[in-house]
Amino acid sequence: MGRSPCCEKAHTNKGAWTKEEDQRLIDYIRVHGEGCWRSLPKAAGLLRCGKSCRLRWINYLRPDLKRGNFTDEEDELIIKLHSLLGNKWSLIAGRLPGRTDNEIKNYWNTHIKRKLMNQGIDPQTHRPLNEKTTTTTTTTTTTTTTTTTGAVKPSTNRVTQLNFENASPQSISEINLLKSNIDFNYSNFSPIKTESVEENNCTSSGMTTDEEHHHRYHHHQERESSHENEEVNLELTIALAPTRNELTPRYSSNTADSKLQQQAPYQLLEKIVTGTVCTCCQLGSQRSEMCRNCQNSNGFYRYYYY
DNA sequence: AATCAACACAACCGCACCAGG
DNA sequence: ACCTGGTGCGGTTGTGTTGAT
Repeated sequence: MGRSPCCEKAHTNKGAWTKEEDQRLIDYIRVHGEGCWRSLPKAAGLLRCGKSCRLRWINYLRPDLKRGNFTDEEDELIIKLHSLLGNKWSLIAGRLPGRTDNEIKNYWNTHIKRKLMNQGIDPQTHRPLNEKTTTTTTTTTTTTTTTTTGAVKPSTNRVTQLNFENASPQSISEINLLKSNIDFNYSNFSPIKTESVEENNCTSSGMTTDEEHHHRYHHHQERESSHENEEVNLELTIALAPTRNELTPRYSSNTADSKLQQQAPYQLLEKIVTGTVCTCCQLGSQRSEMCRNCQNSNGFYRYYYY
């Protein structure tokens, strides 16, 4: 038995949104908050599919959206994040406040891809276009595979393949920080329903912006608590998963980690991509100290970024 | 001025994931 | 364990705009 369609297609508008439709959607969300997209069109008096409403809001009408061209810093950040995450546009968008996944995806396809090609770089693998055979290391939270194909397809594989070389031990915790940082930002910038919306069956949350931020932070912490003694699986597989102890100080105190946390994202990434990590640490067998086997730079992999 | 191609971006579609029953 | 509904994500398509001829 197939699933029911998300909306009654025969009675829904398609194509470009009119100003009136936009205004209806804005007015409705202003009063009732986000969420319950399926029932929203009817409630708001819109002849639109719920998904369409959600997309319109997230990609175009949301008040916190940044308008205008991408800056050079944003360009760089997108390229770096893409080299780490592949086509995980929502994760990338999570690192660029005010930008949407759709916007970044379009920007990538129309600008950055061409720019990289012109520089002789394969936009999918971030390697030189004429490079033929390479060695890559693939890691997941459960399995580890080494391939010699060099064929990296981050958009279809649920694995991000990375090469590292000359990694310093402190980079490991920085990489972990990046992972958790991305997760944190992802939860922050994703359209999360507020509890009150859920509890009140899609009525207004009545929260101020500050309350909402606090709520989201709290929500995030609750999520972390629920993952106690678990590895955090972000599907990033950049390095070993952080432990609870490594995650906790991120939001408090003046620890080195929390200072790192406050750095501009591209600065953090700059440190990471030029940093180093040994293979066994990368695979999760060691923690913040370099293992003996790797103290001579044997078995290091280079992470390419140009 | 008209036509066409290339480009930019908004919107759609199908699938996957997750929570709840 | 399975089903269903709601939601989010990534790939693709459609359409308006701009530039070249």
